[in-house]
Amino acid sequence: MQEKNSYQKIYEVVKQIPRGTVATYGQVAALAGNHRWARVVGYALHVNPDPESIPCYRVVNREGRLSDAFAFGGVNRQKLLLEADGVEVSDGHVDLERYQWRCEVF
DNA sequence: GTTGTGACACATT
DNA sequence: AAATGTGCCACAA
Repeated sequence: MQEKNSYQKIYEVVKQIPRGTVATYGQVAALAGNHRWARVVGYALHVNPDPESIPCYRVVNREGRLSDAFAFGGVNRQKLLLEADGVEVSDGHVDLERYQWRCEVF
């Protein structure tokens, strides 16, 4: 199964994001294997086949902020989800320096 | 098979 | 500093 779909890799990375942490699209893309997948990552989350396993709300752009198109439940929803994870959210943006996911592989 | 678009990132203007 | 352009990859029409 799991065909070699590019998305599968992205989902794997996103699902591995620890609680109370957020990762950027470029970050996920780089961990997925290619930094240029930043756009593909957004698309992958857009389809979001498993919102229960894929905490897309933990994925933010390089600004630490969510995109305007992010509305799988509303930006407000995203704030609640992140706060539930222990991430402090301010007007839809978080402090990457404080919550950006730090993988050991770095 | 080509064109256009997209939940991005980076460089340049 | 902000806005624009470019690059990259994948998918839909």
